[in-house]
Amino acid sequence: MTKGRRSDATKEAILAAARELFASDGYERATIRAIAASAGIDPAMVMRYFENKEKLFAAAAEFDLRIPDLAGTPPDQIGARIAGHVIDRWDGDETLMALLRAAVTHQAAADRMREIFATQLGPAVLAIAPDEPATRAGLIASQVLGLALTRYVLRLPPVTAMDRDGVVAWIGPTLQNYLTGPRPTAGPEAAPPEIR
Amino acid sequence: MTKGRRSDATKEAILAAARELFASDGYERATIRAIAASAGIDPAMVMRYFENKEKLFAAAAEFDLRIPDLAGTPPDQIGARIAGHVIDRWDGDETLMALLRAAVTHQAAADRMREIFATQLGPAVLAIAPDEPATRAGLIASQVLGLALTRYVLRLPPVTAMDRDGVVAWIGPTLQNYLTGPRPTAGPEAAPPEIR
DNA sequence: CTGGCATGTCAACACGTGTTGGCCTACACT
DNA sequence: AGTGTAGGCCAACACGTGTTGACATGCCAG
Repeated sequence: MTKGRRSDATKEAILAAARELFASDGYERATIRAIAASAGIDPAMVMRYFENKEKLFAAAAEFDLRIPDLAGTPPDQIGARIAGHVIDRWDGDETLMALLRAAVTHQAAADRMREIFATQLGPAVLAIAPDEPATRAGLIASQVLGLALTRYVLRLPPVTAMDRDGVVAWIGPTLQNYLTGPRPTAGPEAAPPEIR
Repeated sequence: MTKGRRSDATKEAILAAARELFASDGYERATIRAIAASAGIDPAMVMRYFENKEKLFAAAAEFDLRIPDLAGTPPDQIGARIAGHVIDRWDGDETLMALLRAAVTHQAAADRMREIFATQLGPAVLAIAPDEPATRAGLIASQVLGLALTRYVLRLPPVTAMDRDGVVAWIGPTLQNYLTGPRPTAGPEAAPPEIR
């Protein structure tokens, strides 16, 4: 049954350990030695299977947002749906944490992050809101990643204190607005008299 | 006038270089040698003035959000006001970038970030919205930092493409809602007509 | 049993890091 | 003038990093 060489097992162990350490320590602090130790093997093995630290990261940071099919959900609940999905997806898979932590200091990781949002979030938004889809997708990314940053990385107490329902209830409407809300009027809200 | 030892000049030069490199490279990649070189002096000087890399960072990451006095502005424009202030403050001072980049991988920096938002944003929110101020401050932080992350660190194209007015027009209402909006209904996952 | 190959280990290299102590230089004061 | 001292530089340290090559071990075919 699906033969599976012996190496595939340890290769997967390395990937799991790599994701864990990249997620908790970021790219530079997650050393190959530590990853190998966590996987219970020799550092040289890591180099054998993934030639580089760079390529190791690339392999470990393969990721799919798995944006759910939104066609079925009522249009006015899409925001909440996305908010719920995001939070589930986020703490069900360490890969996103690894990607986020690494992307802040590592060029390739930032590129990957951009690519993921461009190819996975972008089209999903386009299907729902054909008006200024790129901007809307960017705004959604800003709120979603900001939530992840403050909740999982910085661990701001009030943000970590919220439960899933609270997050959905607060963030959902924001995403809903970014997604289907009207393009905001540029003038009136900003500043009639030029203050500051 | 204002004596000013000779050392104070180079000390300030070191701080400026440190802020710049911490901002662009993060904590671990910003090496003492590179900082010293950028300041045009010897690495040993850095150790003379700031005993540690840790303490160097602490000194360089001293920061004041300078949240403007919101008492004067019309209550329904506070969100836009904050959005505008944030964007001005952010690209007028590299310190925030340094803090953000470092906070993702460095414990002390994350602590500092938490402290800044707790002591500077928290009270400001409390003065305006006494109902659940901590949660509201956390939400504001999530959107503000998410904006900074996607715009200045990850550089997501649609986010960087927006000009100041666009950011204020989109983000302002979100902050306004987090600040003064009603506490959202708890059970909107199913299908209540209660929207926003 | 005997090879051959995949799987794994060991020790080492070259390099960059934070950090240290000794040495030099120039200026301020008497 | 001489001299003490603050400001600055140099060379080196101990250490951790990614990475490499030689060597051991097990497994399966012949």
